[in-house]
Amino acid sequence: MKLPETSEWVLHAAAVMAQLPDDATVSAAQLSEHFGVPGPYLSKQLAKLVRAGILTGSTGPRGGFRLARRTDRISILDLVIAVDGGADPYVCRELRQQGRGAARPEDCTRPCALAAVMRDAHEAWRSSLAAVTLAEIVAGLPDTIIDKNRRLLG
Amino acid sequence: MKLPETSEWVLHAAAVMAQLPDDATVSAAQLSEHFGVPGPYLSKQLAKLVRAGILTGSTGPRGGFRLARRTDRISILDLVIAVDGGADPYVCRELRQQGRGAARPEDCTRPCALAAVMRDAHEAWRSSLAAVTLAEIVAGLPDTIIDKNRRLLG
DNA sequence: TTAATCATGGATATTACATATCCACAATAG
DNA sequence: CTATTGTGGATATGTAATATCCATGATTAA
Repeated sequence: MKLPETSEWVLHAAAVMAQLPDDATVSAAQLSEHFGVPGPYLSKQLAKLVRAGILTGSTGPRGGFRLARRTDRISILDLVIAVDGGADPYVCRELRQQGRGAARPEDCTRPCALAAVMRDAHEAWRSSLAAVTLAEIVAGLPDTIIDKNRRLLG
Repeated sequence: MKLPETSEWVLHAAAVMAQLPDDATVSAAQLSEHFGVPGPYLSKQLAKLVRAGILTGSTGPRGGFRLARRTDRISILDLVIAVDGGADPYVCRELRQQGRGAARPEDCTRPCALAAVMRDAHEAWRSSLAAVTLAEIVAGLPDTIIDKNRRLLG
């Protein structure tokens, strides 16, 4: 079980955008240079955030990306789901009803107990990520970092 | 982010073994038939559980697998880690110190805040799975299922 | 002792997905 | 108009999951 490496990219990209003035935009090329990651591939990931309604993208000179809403309304879970999808890592294929030992349907009135445990764990994971916003991340950064990012990208 | 499909196999296989008498063993072939999954591949997964100390495997006729310890000492997390490994799905590659916008080492005295959030979420997931044992899973099953499994495999 | 059963490990093929690049196109600011 | 920038599609490449097969060794039953 692993998240794509691009998860880290979009988390940091969103954190950087959260440090910029409201009207400022940042291009994919700028972010690519800023983090030292491949530009075209980063663009693909940022496009996912746009489709998810987290970023807005504008074309043309002086265009680029910016956050679509306030930093305290964007959770880490929002970002992770946008880049990786919201699927549960465990998929119950009703193994209890397969093969020679298949349980009869009348014995399966309750949902699979194992799937329920896995689902609860995933929900705990989601809740943990949903509880943290970009605003809180930025608030915890040293001022020296924020100053530097504004100087480079603002 | 997804768990291998074999996660479901080993969870159900362990749940079935938890329903058998202490001295009974089950062969990979039996379990393969019982669940309708490919035998050789299932064997590979069960071997992981043996290496993790969750099962013991014995060769020869009347051999097979059985649980290595009491069902209330085997958590769902134990099984998931055995089959999938215990790695954190999010890997922090210190992106903040990469590329043109790299933060200076003296500004990185604290661990990356984003990585910390992801780590906490994974820990919440692990705790949730560690809190449930095979004994609790079996206790919640209908008697009709347990009877059937004993009749087929005991 | 022999034969059948069974786990173990290694080698190998197939498939799916993440990673990565490139190009054509549309939109926009100057 | 022209340069810039995002969007979408097509296309590689590499790695991991899925899946099978066989050789080997261990064990039990006859």
